[in-house]
Amino acid sequence: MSDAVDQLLEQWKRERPDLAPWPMGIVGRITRLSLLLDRELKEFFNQHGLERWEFDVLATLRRSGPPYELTAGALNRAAMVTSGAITNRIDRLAGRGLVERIRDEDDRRSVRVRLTDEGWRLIEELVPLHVANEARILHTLGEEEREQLAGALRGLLESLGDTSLD
Amino acid sequence: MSDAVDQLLEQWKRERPDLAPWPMGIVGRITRLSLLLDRELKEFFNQHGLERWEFDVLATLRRSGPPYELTAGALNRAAMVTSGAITNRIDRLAGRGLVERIRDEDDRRSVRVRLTDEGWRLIEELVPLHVANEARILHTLGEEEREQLAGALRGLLESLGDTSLD
DNA sequence: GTTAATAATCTCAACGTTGAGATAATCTCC
DNA sequence: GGAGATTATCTCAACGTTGAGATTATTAAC
Repeated sequence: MSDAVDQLLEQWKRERPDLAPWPMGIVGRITRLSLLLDRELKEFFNQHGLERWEFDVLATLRRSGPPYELTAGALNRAAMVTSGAITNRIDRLAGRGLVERIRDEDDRRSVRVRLTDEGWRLIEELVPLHVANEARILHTLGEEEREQLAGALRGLLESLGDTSLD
Repeated sequence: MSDAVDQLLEQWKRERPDLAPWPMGIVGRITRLSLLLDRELKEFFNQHGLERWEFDVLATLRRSGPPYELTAGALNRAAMVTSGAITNRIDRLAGRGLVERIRDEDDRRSVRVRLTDEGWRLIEELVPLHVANEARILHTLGEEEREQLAGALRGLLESLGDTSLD
C-alpha cells in the first residue's frame, strides 16, 4: 500500500532524481498526520461540547494532581502557545466556570489557575472517553508497533529539545 | 532518556492508574513534533523571505511536472486546507509574480494556477536547500530507523484514509 | 432543450493565535 | 536600599484560516 506522501516522493523522484527527498517522507507524514488527527479529535470534542484547546487545558490541570492548579506560565509552556493565547483561554474557561484565577500571594506577578469542581467533574468524565477514542483512531497499531513508533518519536522530540513539560 | 510526553504519561499513571494512556503517547508526540518541526522550518523559510505555505504551494506545482500547473482545487486538496485559504494563497503568490491564474477554456469553472518563470527559479533553487535543512533537523535518525518510522507513519495515514494527494 | 443537481471557485464575517509592547512585581548586586 | 535587569501576565492590532453562502459553469435526466 501507499499513502499520499509516497505519491509526493514519487513525483520528486521523477522531477528531481538528483535529490534524496527522504526527509520529506518523515516531515510530510508528521505534518499530515497531525492535521488528520486534529480533525478526528475535533469531531469527538465537539460532540461533547468543547474545543480541543479547552480539553487540553483542563487535562493539563487534572493530571498535575491536587490541588489541580498551575500558573498561567506553566499552562503556557505545556500547551506550546504564546502568553496571549493562554490569557485568552483562561478567560473563556473561567467564563464557563470550569477554572478560576487565583492571585498568588507569595509572588503577586503570578496567577494560579485552578480547576473548579465543575471543571474537575467534566474532565474526569471525559478523559477515559477521550483515551478510548484515541485508541479507536490508532487501532491499526499492534502493541509492538506502538512501542517502536513511540520510541522513534521520543528520540526526535529529544533531539529537538522537547525534554520537559515546563 | 525521556521527553515531555513521558512526563505527561507519568502524571496520568499517578493520577489515574486505571487508565491505559498509551494512545496519548502517540497522538501527543505527533502533535508536539508537528509544532516543533513547523517552528524549525519557519525559521529556514523566513531566512529566505517566504512563508511555509508559499513554499508548499510552489513546491506542489513544481513537483507536478511540466507545465507546472494545477487547478485551485488540486492545490486545495494537496495542502489540506479549505477553498477560501487557497484563494487567498493564490492571490498573494500571484501578487508576488510567482504564479499566474489561467482560466481553463475547457471547463470555465476551473482556474489553472501556473508557476511563472520567476516562481520556477525560486523553488528550483530552494528545494535542495530545504531538503538539506530537513535532513539536518532529522540527523539523529539512522537509515534503518528512518525506514521504520516512515513505515509506521504510512500505516497510520493509510488507516486514516490519506491515500491520495488529490 | 429545459430543469435540477453537482462542481469549482470566490467572498466575507467570525475566530484564535501571534508577536510586540505595556504593566507590575521580584530579584540581583553594588 | 536603590538602580537595573528579569519575570509573569495582560493587551491589542495584524494575520490567516474556517465555514457558510454566493456565483458561475457543467452534467444528467427527462
